[in-house]
Amino acid sequence: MPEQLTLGVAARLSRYLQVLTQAKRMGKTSISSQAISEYTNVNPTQIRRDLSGFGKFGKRGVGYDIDTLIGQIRKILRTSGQHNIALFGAGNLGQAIAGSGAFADHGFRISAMFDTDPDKVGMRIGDLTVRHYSELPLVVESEGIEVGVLAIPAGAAQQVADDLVSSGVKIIFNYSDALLSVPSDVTVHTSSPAVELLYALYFYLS
Amino acid sequence: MPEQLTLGVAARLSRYLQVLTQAKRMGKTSISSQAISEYTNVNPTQIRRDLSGFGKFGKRGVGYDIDTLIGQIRKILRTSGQHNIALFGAGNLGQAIAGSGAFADHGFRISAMFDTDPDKVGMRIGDLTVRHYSELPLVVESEGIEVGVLAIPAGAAQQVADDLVSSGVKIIFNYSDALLSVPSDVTVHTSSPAVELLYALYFYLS
DNA sequence: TTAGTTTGTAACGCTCTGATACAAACTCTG
DNA sequence: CAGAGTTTGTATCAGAGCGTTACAAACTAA
Repeated sequence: MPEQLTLGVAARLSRYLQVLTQAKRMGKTSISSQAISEYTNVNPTQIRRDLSGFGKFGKRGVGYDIDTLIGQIRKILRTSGQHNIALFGAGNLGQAIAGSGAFADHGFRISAMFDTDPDKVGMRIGDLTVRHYSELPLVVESEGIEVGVLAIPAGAAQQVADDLVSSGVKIIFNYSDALLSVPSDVTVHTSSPAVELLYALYFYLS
Repeated sequence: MPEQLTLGVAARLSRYLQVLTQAKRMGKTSISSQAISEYTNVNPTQIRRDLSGFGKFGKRGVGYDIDTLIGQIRKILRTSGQHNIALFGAGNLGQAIAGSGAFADHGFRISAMFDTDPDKVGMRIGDLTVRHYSELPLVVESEGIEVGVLAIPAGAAQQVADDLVSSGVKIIFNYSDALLSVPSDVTVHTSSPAVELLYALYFYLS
């Protein structure tokens, strides 16, 4: 059992987790490495090799029990616990994120939602009340926020990133077009569906 | 110059493109491999090696001209043209996608938007009018749709995927939680921000 | 019992990547 | 103009990672 996963292994385990979570939602209880392979485009042998490095989770002739495997992968990724995230922007995108189960399924709790627009502050979305942006430092502290999700216009993104960094948040998930400058110990992940599409398109056109 | 890019090269070129597009938005005109490296976490030597395989795009002592490099990478990825996409679902997420420049920046045109809800059909969003879902086959044909983007509930996703496949669409971008079954010549890309977050979190916790 | 399925694991070789190094081309400063 | 600093383009090398093939062991189903 390796001390620290390599980038590749962690990336693949994450993808397995995605497929497993979806499969569970669809009512499946068991899945083979062959089936996971079809959805992830990862070689079945590679999948078994990735998993068998941490234990014998499968049953020969059957496959893997989905619930068990989800639990094991979470343990390997050390993300079994609950993580608190703060969502910035209560516009269409913010509301879409708050309303989807996408984060909740993976142990993330949207613990706070912010906006600067007075019309939106105080609005209830699901079981959250939109707070004013100025409460950011206070809430990060009181709610134990680990991740900031930016669903705001590009023009406002750097300021929010700076404020998050000042409050001690180390992980930023950026849905805006802005190129964010942050200290080297802060991780920024920018979502760029169009670029992923270009990538898919390249192989389609080949 | 290789005939066919490897997965790794195509993935990295896409990431460079993402950063370049963002940098351009921020008003920059030139960028060094070192700077690209900071945003993509790809080794600067690797970046230069990737690019120099296709030509000498940079200027020593200066870096790369952003506009030129964007054009060159698009040429390499063979995605310089305009691509038509159809968006399914006019809810919060659909409206957020339609309203963002994310796709337009990369040569994608949202050519049609569909919903089944009678209250939404006919609605104007930007310069698009929401059409009824039943028009799907007709529109794919007339607008030359290459990509279907699903911003709909998981329960409806497989049906839409099937209909897209019947109409000849080969690339599906899935924002729902559904696990889609499609023929092997169809590419499905499922967006899963929560999983990407788990991945980021793992390295943060290490 | 027999056939079929699927995991766990080993072994091999190829490809890709990171690391290091350095000349050449360019900018900037004094 | 000279010299210092920057950055590309390129080569080389070693190691890691991955696809491939192979097969015994464990399980299901008929």
